[in-house]
Amino acid sequence: MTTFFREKLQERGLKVTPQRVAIYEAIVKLNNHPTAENVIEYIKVNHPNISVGTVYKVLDSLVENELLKKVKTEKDIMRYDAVLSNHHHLYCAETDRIEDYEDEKLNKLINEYFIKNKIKNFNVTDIKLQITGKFKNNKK
Amino acid sequence: MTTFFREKLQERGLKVTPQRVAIYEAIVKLNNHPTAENVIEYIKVNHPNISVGTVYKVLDSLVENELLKKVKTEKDIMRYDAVLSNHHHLYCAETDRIEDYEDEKLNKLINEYFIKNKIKNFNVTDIKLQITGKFKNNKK
DNA sequence: TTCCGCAAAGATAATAATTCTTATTTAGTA
DNA sequence: TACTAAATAAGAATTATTATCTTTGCGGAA
Ligand SMILES: [Mn+2]
Ligand SMILES: [Mn+2]
Ligand SMILES: [Zn+2]
Ligand SMILES: [Zn+2]
Repeated sequence: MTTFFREKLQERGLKVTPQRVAIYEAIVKLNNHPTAENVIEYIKVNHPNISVGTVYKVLDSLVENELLKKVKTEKDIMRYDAVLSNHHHLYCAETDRIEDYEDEKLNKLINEYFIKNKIKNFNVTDIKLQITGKFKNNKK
Repeated sequence: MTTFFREKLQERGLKVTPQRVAIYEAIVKLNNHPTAENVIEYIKVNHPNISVGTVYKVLDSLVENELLKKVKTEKDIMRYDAVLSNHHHLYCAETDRIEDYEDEKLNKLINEYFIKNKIKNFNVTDIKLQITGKFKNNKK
């Protein structure tokens, strides 16, 4: 899992550093679209000296190099996602829980719709659904 | 236009104050999904003494009372929307411009899709498309 | 092997958006 | 008109994020 990431870093001409690896691993392991702070907390165990600024800087550059994605919420906190495939999000406003929603059939439906119904004056690069609601069995 | 808003405030048991009316008007007139700061700047002309905290508090309570909606972006700034009808957003990451995209046919398509394809363990209350891309003729 | 250049990390100050606190004012009501 | 809960103003505080500046450590040239 880490080798994939190391290779990706090298592809983009980014140095492979323990901090970068640790931050990426944290995002993957935490897997609930963590915040920068979640990452810091998680990492502190094995990297007690990591700097807050470094975490933000690494997150930014990983987003820029398309190894992570930003996830928007209603709140004033940015969250991050290691899942790069084209997927949507289920978002519960009450608990702030965000789950991935992958649905190839839906993607196809929407893409086909927009091929037939072009939006005038706008070049679409990405379409994402924000599905707001409430999880039923909060057994997690 | 202001009477609609006054009535809405009363319906919700909120006092009609000049600040609330002015803030609501600002959102409507600015109409490009303004930030709190945009609102403050706009309002300062006629309400030089309005307090920043008041603007944030009013915005919050109007959102809570469903007279405004929050609009998420990639940035660390919240934006607000007075258009309450179920619509989507065209978002240009370069210029931060956000335009409404209303499409009843699309809404129907998506609603029908989710009636046939229920998401398990999740009660949907709202589905919104974030359409990212670039505006063609930036004549605005 | 030493030295250099440089990207990255660490420490910490600064900033920007938002929230909180407290005293004062106001809108709605009796 | 007077009363009272609700709302506002002012400004401090907090939170998330960014910027600055210094230090570290690796890779390649001498
Ligand atoms: Mn901020
Ligand atoms: Mn903030
Ligand atoms: Zn995701
Ligand atoms: Zn809108």
